[in-house]
Amino acid sequence: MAITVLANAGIWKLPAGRHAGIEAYPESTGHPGADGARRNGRRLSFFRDQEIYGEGEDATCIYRVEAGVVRTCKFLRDGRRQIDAFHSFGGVFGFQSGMKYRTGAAAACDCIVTTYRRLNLESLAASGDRLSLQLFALAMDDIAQAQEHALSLGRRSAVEKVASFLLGHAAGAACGGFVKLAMTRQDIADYLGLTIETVSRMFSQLERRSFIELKGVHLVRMCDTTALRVLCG
Amino acid sequence: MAITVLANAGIWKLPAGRHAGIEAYPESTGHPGADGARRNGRRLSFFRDQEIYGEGEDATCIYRVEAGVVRTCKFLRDGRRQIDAFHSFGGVFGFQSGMKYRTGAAAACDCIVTTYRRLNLESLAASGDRLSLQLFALAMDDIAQAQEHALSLGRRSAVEKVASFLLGHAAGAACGGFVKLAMTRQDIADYLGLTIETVSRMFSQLERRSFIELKGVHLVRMCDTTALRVLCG
DNA sequence: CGAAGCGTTGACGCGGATCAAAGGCAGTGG
DNA sequence: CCACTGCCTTTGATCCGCGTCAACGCTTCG
Repeated sequence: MAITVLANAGIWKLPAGRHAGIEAYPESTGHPGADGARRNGRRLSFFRDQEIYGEGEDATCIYRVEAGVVRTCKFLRDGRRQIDAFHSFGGVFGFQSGMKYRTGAAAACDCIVTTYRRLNLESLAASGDRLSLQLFALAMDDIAQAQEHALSLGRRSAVEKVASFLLGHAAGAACGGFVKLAMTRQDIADYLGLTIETVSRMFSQLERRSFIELKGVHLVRMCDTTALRVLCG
Repeated sequence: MAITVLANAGIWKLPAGRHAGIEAYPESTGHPGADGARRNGRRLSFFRDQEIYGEGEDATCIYRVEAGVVRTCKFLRDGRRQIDAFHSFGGVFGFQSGMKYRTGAAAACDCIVTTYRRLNLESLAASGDRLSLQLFALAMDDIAQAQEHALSLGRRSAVEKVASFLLGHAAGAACGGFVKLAMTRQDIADYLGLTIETVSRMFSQLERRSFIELKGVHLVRMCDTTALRVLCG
């Protein structure tokens, strides 16, 4: 997978603090327009916890995830954090109607994203390009996700939150039935409106009940998807 | 205001159970296309708690609120309810990327909405009409709202939730500094992921602290907006 | 080896849910 | 006009799920 390649490639091992928004494929920027489908797309890579853009910054770009997982989130003044969404391969984030980003975005694990200038996209949309409908559909999928997320945040108990999170976010690269959770417990907690301790306890509980099986910290196997689905209501 | 007119007009006093989706202005439907701006818009009126569409139904229409307040919400199998959003004058709801509504919609108080057939809108968007950008902007505003909502649901305490709700949803028709809350305590509770008892207690607490003043059940005055904003973080 | 991060587990306390009862307020009928 | 009814809201008492605090285990890195 691209992400492990990324993590292993020596070229990425830059000194700490000096690797913000590196161009992944600088050579490709020499051929603007060469790839029509990408329209001024530009690849950047980020290490875990690196900020991609900050809450309140000028919203100049829209991003697509090529590898890894990105989280978008908001903060309260006292530091409490709410993760709004996780974006993985193919996911698009950075939509804004105003001039400023209303959420910040950061790498939940090492990842690669493509940037698109916002103005181009909007004029594209206005021109009636097919892409316009696709963008619209993406935005709407975001809305549907947000609605499901609100249901979890507002009305599900801790176990139910974790169960629905697993069903919704562990769809991905399986190996031996095990699925990789790219994000940390802290990220999961801040996504579900819980604490790391509670998330950890719920994982343990689900494993004790044989609904899931854990291998290490980031590999999960859903043993009883039906039971998990029942839990979610 | 249109809504009180609606509530008072004798024509609306139909026998219970027989008033689903009445056309508000049947005569106008005789002139399709007469009003270009409305593009097959059709006005319907609903009483409080009447369903506009159900979760899982075919998503045939998009709606705009002309008067009153509409809530969109999801349910868990055991009846727990999460209100996703309140839509008031000018608000548009019913966006879907798939074929089915992922949330239900109902009147939070007596209200009037205009319906638009979905296909027309989408072809409109594809044609590059100016409306397409407006719709896009509306969808994005929805996303921003959902993000703010998630922050409340996941990371704010009960008082903070109510304070931010007031700041966000009581902007509207003021009379003598008092603002009308169109929705019931139950709706507020299901929006904020609380119970009615807690919502009620928090209102009382905010009044005791002189942050707000209540007149009856549906009129609020923000005495200390600054304090409320501080509460929200 | 020690140190730093991250995750797990246990003990305890608090915020908000739950249960219960009583207080407005509008609509209805006498 | 008032009594009555039903619905919504408020308030109080109690309970419990999850947060908080603390200790410990595991993994990675120097």
